[in-house]
Amino acid sequence: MPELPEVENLRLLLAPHLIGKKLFKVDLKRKDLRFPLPKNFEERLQGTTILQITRRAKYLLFHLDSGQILVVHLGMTGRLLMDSVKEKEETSQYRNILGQYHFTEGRHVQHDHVIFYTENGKTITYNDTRRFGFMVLIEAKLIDRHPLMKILGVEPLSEDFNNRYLVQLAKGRKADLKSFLMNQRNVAGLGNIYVCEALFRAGLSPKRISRTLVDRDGNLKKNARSLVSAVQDVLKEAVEAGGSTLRDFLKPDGTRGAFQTKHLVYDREGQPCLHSPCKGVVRRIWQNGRSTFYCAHCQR
DNA sequence: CATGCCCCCTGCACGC
DNA sequence: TGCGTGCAGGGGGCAT
Repeated sequence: MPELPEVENLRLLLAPHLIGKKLFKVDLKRKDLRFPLPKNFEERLQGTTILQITRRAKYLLFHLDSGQILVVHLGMTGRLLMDSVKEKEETSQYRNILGQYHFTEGRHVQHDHVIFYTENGKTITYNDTRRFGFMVLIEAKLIDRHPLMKILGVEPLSEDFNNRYLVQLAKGRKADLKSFLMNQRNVAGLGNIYVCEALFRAGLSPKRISRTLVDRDGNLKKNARSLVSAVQDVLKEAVEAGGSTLRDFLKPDGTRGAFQTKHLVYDREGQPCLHSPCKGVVRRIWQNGRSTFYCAHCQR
């Protein structure tokens, strides 16, 4: 579910409700997600106030007045669902999933793992079917030195992600472009969908070897110069579209219309290439155990 | 160091 | 209908 645009959207949607609010109760439905939750998790969170919410790669960072940061990763199926305590204590026929309405039957909801109660009568529920997500608590001062954080490459939407950086990283590398861009140590926040989309927009084959982006003089080859902007454009558009990759994204009235995906290649195997003059068909291949969608005709 | 493969977990679509 | 298989937005850990 969540790549950078979805996580960024979540941040934008949560912030107005949570900043300055105190967590007065944390309810753990299980002690482990992908990893065991931090020791004394509830005690360390209860009574703290959320100062701000930021994002790094696909991580959400809740900065607390205790000097700690609650770091949340949603994995594949993680969600943060918001509703009010009142609704929850009534029969909760629906839950406001940050603009989506998710219909539930009764109070018990499968795969709710952690419930945060805030002082303004809201609950934030961490729900994660596959439990590939996780949470850690890190001292704010040590955040950059944390093993999960220190390995991350540049933020793709920052000025640090530019052609010079790309050259530095790509030269000498034999990984294909799909793997190269999926690797969070290189660029942090891209996932399977947006890598496919960005490579399509840039006209670059996902099978192309990364070092071939760089010429003998150490300059980016002409046909590789659109990669940075392709990545940035697709991410920006997706952020503005409200995080377009949610398969189960529902509008408040329960319909799917407004946030329909605008993927040009992802999940379009066998369908026509959407570059107007191209007569190609979108192909699906596997790289590192993950599906890749691309047009072999216009991506070189 | 970089790369590639396996694994964690649940639900769903598909084919027989 | 029921069952087996493969696949799904991610990334840590390990062998090479």
